[in-house]
Amino acid sequence: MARYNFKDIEPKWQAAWDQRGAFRVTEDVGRPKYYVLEMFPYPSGRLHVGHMRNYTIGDVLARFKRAQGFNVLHPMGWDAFGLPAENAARDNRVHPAKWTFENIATMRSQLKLMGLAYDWDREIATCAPEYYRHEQKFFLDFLNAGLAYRRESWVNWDPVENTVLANEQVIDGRGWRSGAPVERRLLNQWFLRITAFADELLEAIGRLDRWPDKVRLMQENWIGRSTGLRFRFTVEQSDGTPHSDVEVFSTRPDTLFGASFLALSPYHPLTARLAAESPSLQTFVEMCGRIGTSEEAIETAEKHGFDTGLVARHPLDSNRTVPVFVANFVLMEYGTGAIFGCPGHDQRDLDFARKYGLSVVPVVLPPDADAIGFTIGTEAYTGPGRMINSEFLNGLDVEAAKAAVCTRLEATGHGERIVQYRLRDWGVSRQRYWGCPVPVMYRADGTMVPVPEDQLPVLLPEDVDWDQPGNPLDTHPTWKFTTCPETGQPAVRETDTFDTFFESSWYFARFTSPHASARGFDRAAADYWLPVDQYIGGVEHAVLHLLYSRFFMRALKQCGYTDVEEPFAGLMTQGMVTHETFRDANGTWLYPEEVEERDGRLVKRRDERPVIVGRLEKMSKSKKNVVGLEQTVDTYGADTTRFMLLSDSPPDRDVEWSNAGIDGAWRFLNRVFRMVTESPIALPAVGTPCPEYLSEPAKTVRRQVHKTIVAITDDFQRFHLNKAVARVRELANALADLDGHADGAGWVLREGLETLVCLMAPMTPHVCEELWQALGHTDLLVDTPWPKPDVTLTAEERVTVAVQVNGKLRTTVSLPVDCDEANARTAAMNDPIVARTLQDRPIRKVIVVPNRIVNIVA
RNA sequence: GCGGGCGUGGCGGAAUGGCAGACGCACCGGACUUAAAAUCCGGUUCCCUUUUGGGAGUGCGGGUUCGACCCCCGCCGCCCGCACCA
Repeated sequence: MARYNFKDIEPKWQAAWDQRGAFRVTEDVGRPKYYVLEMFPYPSGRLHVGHMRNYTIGDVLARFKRAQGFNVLHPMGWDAFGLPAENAARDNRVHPAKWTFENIATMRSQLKLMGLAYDWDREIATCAPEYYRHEQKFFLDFLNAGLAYRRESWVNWDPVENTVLANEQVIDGRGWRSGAPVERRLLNQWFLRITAFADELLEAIGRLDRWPDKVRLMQENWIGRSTGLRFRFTVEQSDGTPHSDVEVFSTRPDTLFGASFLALSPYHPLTARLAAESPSLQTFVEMCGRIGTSEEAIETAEKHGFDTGLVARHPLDSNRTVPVFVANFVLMEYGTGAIFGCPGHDQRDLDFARKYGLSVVPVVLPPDADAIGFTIGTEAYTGPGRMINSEFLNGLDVEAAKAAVCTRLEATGHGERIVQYRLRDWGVSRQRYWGCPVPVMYRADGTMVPVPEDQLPVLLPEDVDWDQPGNPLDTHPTWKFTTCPETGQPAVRETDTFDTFFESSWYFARFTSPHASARGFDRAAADYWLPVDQYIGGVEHAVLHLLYSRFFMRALKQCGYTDVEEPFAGLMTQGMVTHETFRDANGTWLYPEEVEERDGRLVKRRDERPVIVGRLEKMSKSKKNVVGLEQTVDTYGADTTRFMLLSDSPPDRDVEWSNAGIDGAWRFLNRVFRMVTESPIALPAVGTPCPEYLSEPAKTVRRQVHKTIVAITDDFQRFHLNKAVARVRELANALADLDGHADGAGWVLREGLETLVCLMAPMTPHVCEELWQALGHTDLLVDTPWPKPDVTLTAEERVTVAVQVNGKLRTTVSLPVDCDEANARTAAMNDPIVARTLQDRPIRKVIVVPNRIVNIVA
């Protein structure tokens, strides 16, 4: 049986598209635009089949929209700054640039193998000075606009990677890449003021209606808006001498009469002052620093407190005081770094109070509880209710009590209502070489001076000594020494580089005009193309990259670069490609090709020892469950690989890569190939008009052809790509079953095959192009418009209607479409099976849903 | 702990108030072949029945409805995100 020769076909059509410039685009106001973007890859080495799902999904959409007449921008580039290049430099003495560009060359050729419809003229690499120089200008603009600032702050220090991590890069107290326990260090850091947009970023989430709910929710939680009262306690020494004021923040000011302690963060300024005179407090603070980063402590969340001996006077009752503690669970980074504890109505405060023997006074009575016997046991009550034990608040509900306390304390000048966010400003400083230099310098007296715009870009030095530990920019013999443009005196450059999320926060804008040299992007081009209509990538970027990009566009807007605020109108988060994992008896991971089946059991090819099959996991180099791209394309071709990645699972769920699956895809493409090239039914010439008479079987198939156009168009629009695959197969089955003797069969088969090829083209473009030619066409399929369904054909004349008796299916009847209820009812009642089932029971009711169902209730 | 998602044949999944299991994988049987591969045809949720047919069935328990995989209430299980955020 002949097999189609993808090895000739695929390069041939790739060259034809290339020569045609099929995917090169420019702005064209005469056509609707559509911007499809897949999250660009970090050039880490080689791609495997698991990486290709993302690009295949995007390619289907790009080709589909293009066929529909949209002016489609579909670019590709490289997120090229990052730590692995620097690690490679240290390990292998290869310059990060060389390593990166070699990887890019490899991965570009891999992508080209797949026939992806990219406009390669727009390719960018973020490590190129033509790219990162614009970030330095953005940064200076941000600085002017007050959106960038420098401050000394506690940072998460990764001791293995010798760098600072963003809060987002710390997972369970460990570095997201190294897995090493994170330490606290105080450093001067650059920040971008993302919190200035907190409310706007939060509010606009509601309008991102083509984003998954899950991602929107994650961003909402990340921003974490809460409203409450910030107010002041006066702290005194135990003898009543005033000591200082402490501000706290609370979302539950209604529970203020239930307060039984004040707690300060170990990093609160007052704690520092007290610790200076108290070695035991000093020891306590140091202990908090240690357990704060250990995984165990975070999981068990044991609460520790240190009684300072000070007391705080109650702001609503000057006769009352509560003790002041330093407690490990109070975060300096949120609110004011100090809280009042109300154990009755906050679980964490309750745990603390029980441990240190503090009073627990309930102040909110649950609606169904009895005021006399109500006490708090081991669980705090956080629900609604009426106030008790709270003087002037007694009897109010929780919301009214909140308002009353806020009003009272605002009136006395003790506090104010504020909005508080969980979101922190974005720390962008990294003590790394392979990133964009921060374009500022410092004079001898420490004054910061921005690098003048006419001195941009600040380029990375190329000669770097990788034998020295720490930041190569800092240890470079000459690079950082310069002169102040204002005074002419010696100055030193900032040796930090930007977090690499900086690059990915605007690359989608750069793609709209990648050769713009004056500014990062051409405003007219960006205004034409943005926002990205459909963005596709992994859910792991749900918060970081996507939130930073949303912020970045707003910051650029504020600096006059664009009017676009939301970079991504539509977002699809695709699932992973998984594969079985294999290990030998020692627990060492094995590659799939190291495993073979012997007598129904899996054994290691080399020594025939048994193999342990693990669970399905995301394809990754570390677990060795990867399938190479080249070997798959070499065996099956790009189209089969693409078809496999689209089959079976919906794009937002995981898909399992299996040999059986790819064989199935391969068989199907061969079958379609033979249906065209070895058709047993003679096909009329291209363009032959439809014969006047079509037999019923031919009409039926033709109807399915047009219905399939409607269905697949809808499937593509809604990302139901697995369903589109199923429908393509159904159509192929129907065409294969067409009776060649039926009148009009040849004509209908031609129409059906042409339609099938057009509908499959976004998924398997090379073989479809070949078949389009085999069908007698001389133009390129890639230039052929999306098929138009003839809706007069899709209407059925008769329809099969289900007949239920008491809601249970008994039979079906064939009825004319839209037949009236009385006739439907009669037809159903006259059916012998219905009559037998009913016997002589009286009929109580008949429900008729036209063209669907008749339900007889007896 | 909080938030979200998911649960359907041996497997991936389809059907989102109206014929459960489309389409595929796997498996079984048949044709072709010296044989195998490939290909083509047929079968395949479970139980009862020779058949016609009948019964059960979408994690479990209730409810709404003429009718529920689908909506509501309560459980169970798995997965993901956040996690001392006052």
